[in-house]
Amino acid sequence: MARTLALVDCNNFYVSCERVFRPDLEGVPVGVLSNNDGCFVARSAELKALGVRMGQPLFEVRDLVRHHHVRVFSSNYALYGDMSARVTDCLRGFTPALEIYSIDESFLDLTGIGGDLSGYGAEIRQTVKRWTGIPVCVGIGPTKVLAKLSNHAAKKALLDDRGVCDLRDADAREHVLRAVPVEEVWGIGRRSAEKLSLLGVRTAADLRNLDPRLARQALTVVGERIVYELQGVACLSLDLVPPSRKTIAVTRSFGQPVTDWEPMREAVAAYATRAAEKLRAERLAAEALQVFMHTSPFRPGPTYSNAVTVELRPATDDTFALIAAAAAAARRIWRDGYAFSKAGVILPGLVPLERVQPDLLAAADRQRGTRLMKALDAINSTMGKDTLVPAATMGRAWRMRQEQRSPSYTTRLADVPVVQA
DNA sequence: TCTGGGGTCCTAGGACCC
DNA sequence: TCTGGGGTCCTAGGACCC
Repeated sequence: MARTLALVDCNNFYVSCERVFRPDLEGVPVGVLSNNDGCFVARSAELKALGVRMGQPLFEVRDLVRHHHVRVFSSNYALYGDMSARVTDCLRGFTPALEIYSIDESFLDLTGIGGDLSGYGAEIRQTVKRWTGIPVCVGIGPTKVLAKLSNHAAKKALLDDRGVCDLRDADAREHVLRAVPVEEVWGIGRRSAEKLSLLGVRTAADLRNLDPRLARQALTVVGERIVYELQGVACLSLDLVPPSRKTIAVTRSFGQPVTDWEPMREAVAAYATRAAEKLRAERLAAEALQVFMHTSPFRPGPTYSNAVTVELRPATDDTFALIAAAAAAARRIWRDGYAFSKAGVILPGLVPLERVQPDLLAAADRQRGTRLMKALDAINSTMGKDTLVPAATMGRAWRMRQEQRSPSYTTRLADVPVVQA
């Protein structure tokens, strides 16, 4: 039996999250910034209309922001993560067969649901809006790539402006495929679009009509799969259970350039601390740790970039083991005389905690460490994030800028909105 | 002055082994 | 002059996504 998938995608998700608690932001230009208040990562329709691009640096449009009274927010991931979970809970009411694809998108398996799916899609939209305050669009199709394309059509109102699109219908599909430029197809980026252009492929319809062998030649097996998916032949399956992740990364640009070893050591220790928290939250252990640091690619002056990977033996989830390894690794690649703009800690080899080979000699030590980590996590979970932090991470010189952050309305008791009645 | 962060998958090429 | 063939594993780099 043919599959029927729906892609539910939140509109301007971070902006919509801010608006849920600030109705006065409706109808006015709103933007959310990346870490360090650097670039726009979410824009309301009004801000898009002003010509601000995705990823555009704030400093490039300062005048426009002031002139049009753009409401600008630092990113508030505690809020967005919590709102995301609420949307997902809501969607689970429509089908248990659901893949969470990203913080603002899920694929739903609607195979076997009879009747008018456009009506069903409209019901999904209304329910999510009523229960969470977040507006979404629904794209329906027989494969993931077509469901994505369908959602794109719903957002851009290519067929109508109801926020729901069903591409199972052949005429509707043909119309949309011809109207959409090939670089808007999921999986086709700038590089691939350039290569396809040489083959005369300009629209999604052109790509669907391309010989799959040619697609493989130009874009590897990834491109071949996209061609088949556009034809309605499923190559990408639905991941109902999230696969165990393969890497953990904590990387940040600094609020100001770092020229001394001490703040660099603090920053790397803080990133290692956060990476260890992520490890324990997912019951994983790291077999290796990589540290990198580099100077700014945008600023004049001497440049330097380096990275080093060290083995962790035995694999560990212990904050202090990770701090020690990260600091030692960073010391090896540190050079005086440079203005560093960014550093990071990456854990490239992850194993489930229960599969870690126990090191018999250090068993007692490990148990003590585990109890300490449990206590640390428990205190930070109940008393608030960063209530207890390792002394090695306490400095301030390197911390990122976040000058426009909204309150954590849903995840921090002191920030919960008060209703006057 | 000011330019994000965190992921995945695929391929080519080198090291190593029999 | 002339030096096999086939496998696995690992890593770096490219491309893409949100």
